[in-house]
Amino acid sequence: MIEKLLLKLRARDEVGPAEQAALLEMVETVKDVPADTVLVHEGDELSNSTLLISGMMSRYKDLRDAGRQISAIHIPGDFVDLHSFTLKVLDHNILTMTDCRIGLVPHDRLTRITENFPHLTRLLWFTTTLDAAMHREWELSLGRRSAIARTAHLFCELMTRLTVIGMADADGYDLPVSQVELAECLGLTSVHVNRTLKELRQQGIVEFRNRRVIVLNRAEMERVAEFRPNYLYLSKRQS
Amino acid sequence: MIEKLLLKLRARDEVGPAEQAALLEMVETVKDVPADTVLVHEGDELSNSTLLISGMMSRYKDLRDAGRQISAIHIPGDFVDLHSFTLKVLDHNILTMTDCRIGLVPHDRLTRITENFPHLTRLLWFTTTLDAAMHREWELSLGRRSAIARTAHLFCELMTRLTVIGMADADGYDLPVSQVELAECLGLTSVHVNRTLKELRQQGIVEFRNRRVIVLNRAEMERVAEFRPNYLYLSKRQS
DNA sequence: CGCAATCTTGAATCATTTCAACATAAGTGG
DNA sequence: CCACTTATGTTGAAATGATTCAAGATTGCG
Repeated sequence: MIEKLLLKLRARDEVGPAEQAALLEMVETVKDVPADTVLVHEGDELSNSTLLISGMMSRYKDLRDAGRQISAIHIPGDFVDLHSFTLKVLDHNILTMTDCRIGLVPHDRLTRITENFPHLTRLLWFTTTLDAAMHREWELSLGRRSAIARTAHLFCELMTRLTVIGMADADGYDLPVSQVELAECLGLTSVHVNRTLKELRQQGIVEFRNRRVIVLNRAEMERVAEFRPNYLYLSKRQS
Repeated sequence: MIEKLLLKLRARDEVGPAEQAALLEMVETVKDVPADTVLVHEGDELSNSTLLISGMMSRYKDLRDAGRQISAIHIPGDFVDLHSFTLKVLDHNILTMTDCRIGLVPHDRLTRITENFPHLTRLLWFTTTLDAAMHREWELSLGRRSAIARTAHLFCELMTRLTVIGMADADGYDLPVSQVELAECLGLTSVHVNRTLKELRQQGIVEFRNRRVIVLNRAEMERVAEFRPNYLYLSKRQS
């Protein structure tokens, strides 16, 4: 149930047996949530954080006229709103993009962890700062990358993250989202995403078909995206 | 020396006397750094975090061709790279925008805090999740807001943050940055920032002159920006 | 099978960039 | 304190990347 979380954490640091047990025990309830459900609304008072066990979720903010911006995509093993432990109320919404299985972690159990497991606390803290690092890379994409580089970059990022949890293979991965949702991640219109995908396909770089990303030329994809995975912190640190 | 940090923290939560002492003691060294110094380079191994005592800093990422994206602006009281405590290496650069006074906080002292001050740990953790919330709002700006709304939004955010630490008054605040730097925050060219500032001035909304933001019509500025300060978490929470 | 959602394409429009020139302010050494 | 130099700001005109609008094609779903 927390295997993907462990894969993610162990790619970055050691997780001892007592810590592993603590992680397992922090999950109070497991729930299944259908696709397209807004799990958390901006402004809700929260007393649980959500561990994504299977499925995909997005976090987004709305603007009155100008539509919606997705600020993060979550994959299994992600602690989708661990930051609600410190924030108590979220500034964004959380949406299931597919049917999902989630683990609910009461905030008071996280408080116990901060009282009894300093190293595990730092590791959990790390995962929230990793989220921030991804936000920064998205800021760079949104602010400076062209449509084609931005799109390729998103595909690179997901390729890397999904590989860590064993959900990508050399030729690609499933990405169960529509072009509209892609556009909401990329700060583009869905029409332009469509044209950009066509361009990437015609250049033999990547293909997005049947909700699957098929990598045709990974080196070229990473070159176009100017992808440098350092911001994903995939080497082991010592904390 | 840590008054601005305390103002910032106490706007959000209680800070007890023992915690205040611990905060003060964590600063090992105070240093003065001239303007336009790259304090931290992307990829440096770090063993200190930086508390900004006076002056302004930015955090940015470079792209080979497409220039630079600033991902955050920091003001006194900000723990500029507290996230380097958990990340060890940064994915971005840190630059002084003015002469700055900083406090260096060794990571091992922060480790002691996680071992001995769980509540203070959560409070420091909170400040990093607050940074992430600002990143998300910038993602929204970069992805969806028009040039004029985006510019107005940045001015609103800084007005609010500077007010917390007593560095803004009703008519405005000092913002010692060039239009080029503004452009690097906003994902625009400096030429377009110039035109956008002209528009804001002519509409009687805000003026940016002599490195000072002069708010002419705050309600209108916030309306244009679609500014909702919830993401700055200015009410007291209980952690 | 039929309806709704999603994808695809073209043409016109629009916001922003680019390039280039000039104006103003700020900073430095004589 | 002035002259010179460099950084910063300002404006116009042309080019471009992305959006909008609209229509048709394809796919998925009940």
